[in-house]
Amino acid sequence: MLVGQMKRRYSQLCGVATALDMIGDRWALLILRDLLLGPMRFSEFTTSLPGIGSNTLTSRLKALETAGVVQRRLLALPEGGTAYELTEYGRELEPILLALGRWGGKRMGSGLGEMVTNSRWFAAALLAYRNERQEVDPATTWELRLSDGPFTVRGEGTQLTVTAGAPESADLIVSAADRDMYMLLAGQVKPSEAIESGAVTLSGDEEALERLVSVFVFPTPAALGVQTSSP
Amino acid sequence: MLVGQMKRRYSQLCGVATALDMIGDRWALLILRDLLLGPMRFSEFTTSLPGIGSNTLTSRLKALETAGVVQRRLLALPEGGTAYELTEYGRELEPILLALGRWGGKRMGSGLGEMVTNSRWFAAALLAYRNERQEVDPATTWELRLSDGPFTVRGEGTQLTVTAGAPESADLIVSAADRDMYMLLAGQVKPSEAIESGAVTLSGDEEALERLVSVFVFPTPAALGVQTSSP
DNA sequence: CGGTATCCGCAAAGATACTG
DNA sequence: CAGTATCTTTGCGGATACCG
Repeated sequence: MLVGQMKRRYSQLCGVATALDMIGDRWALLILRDLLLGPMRFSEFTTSLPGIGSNTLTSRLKALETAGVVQRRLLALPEGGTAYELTEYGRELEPILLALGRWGGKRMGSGLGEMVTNSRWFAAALLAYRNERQEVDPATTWELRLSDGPFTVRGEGTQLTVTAGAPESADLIVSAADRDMYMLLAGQVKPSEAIESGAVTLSGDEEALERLVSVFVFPTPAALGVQTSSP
Repeated sequence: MLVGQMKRRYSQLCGVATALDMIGDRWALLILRDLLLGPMRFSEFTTSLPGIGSNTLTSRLKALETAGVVQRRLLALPEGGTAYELTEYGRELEPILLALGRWGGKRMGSGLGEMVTNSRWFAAALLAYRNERQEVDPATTWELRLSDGPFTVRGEGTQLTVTAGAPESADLIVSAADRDMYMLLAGQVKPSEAIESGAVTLSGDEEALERLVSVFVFPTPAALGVQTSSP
């Protein structure tokens, strides 16, 4: 009960095992994935991670905090409260999580069945499928209004950031359901058609849409379009 | 009982979650880590992964095979039997595992306490801390005789491979306990001193030792030398 | 050697209720 | 909103027995 019985650790003198002792428990990496786009509140996790249970969430957050991967922060006054965010060390996992997501994405279903969706995951996928060679010039801020809320995409030269929430000011606001936004950014539909059909609506410098689309390279068969189940 | 009870899947439409549904279970990534250096037999896992239990191992191997990450192979006749190896898809995890190992290595203990060690993990770490900029010229084959057996390091130009087992012929055979080999390759001891003290013994083209050492860049505070436990 | 099957005990995970 | 408390369920580890 009280006695901390050093849980179930691998206790191997190996970097991978040491990493898994920190972030290998169930739900841990999904918590970190959600934190890639910015701080999250406790209650946001409970809705963003259906099935986790508040006790498990408490336990994971504590363990991640102890490991120095996540830290608690007090939010500014309007709406106040506490939030969780990645530490510097935790942020070093970003390229690893993105690579893992690309790897898993190759076997990801199409969206049918009992799968849960979330705009935040889709927004994180934008980071994963960013075209590193494509510079953003001039520096631009986009606001993407997706199914679960607004997200900010900022590009300046070779840098690109994606964060949850709306920017103070955007060059262009793009509103669409997650799937329509995917179709647009993956080049599955022409911008002109998407706008005419009403699936996507713009507000602001419409010229900036081209730049947005050009920054991402989604895998060709299309992550959301093809069910991959080998015989 | 027989009915596939679809275990505990996340069922999220997200690449990271899909990946974790395949390789997120306990022990799975450690199995894959061990496979980085070549095929492994069932019984080798049971000794290489102390604490796993044969039933869990069976379950994991089956799941990884079903996921297309691992495949069974019949070994050639002397000693025959079956072995497990990575599929092409599984091999794509290599850079991710190596990066994860580097990340975890920053918090890895020094080797004291109840930690388990294994030459195979140390050999895998060589892949993780390879200096990509350093070419191997001329092409060279080293045999490292470590505590748990021989390993083969092959370098040709910008390519470097590390595999379990001895090569058919080596330019240089280096014998040392894991820790002494680490001290040597990490530049913690001078080759000349290591040889004079008897901690390291050579057989073959002794000139090739310099090239071997130059190919690796271990993090400066030394993964095996400093206990990192923040207050 | 290369596993499968079964039983047992524990600790993690899930569900739900409740509280500062 | 941010958790704690309680109870149940299930996966995992450990041991052992068995089998081709």
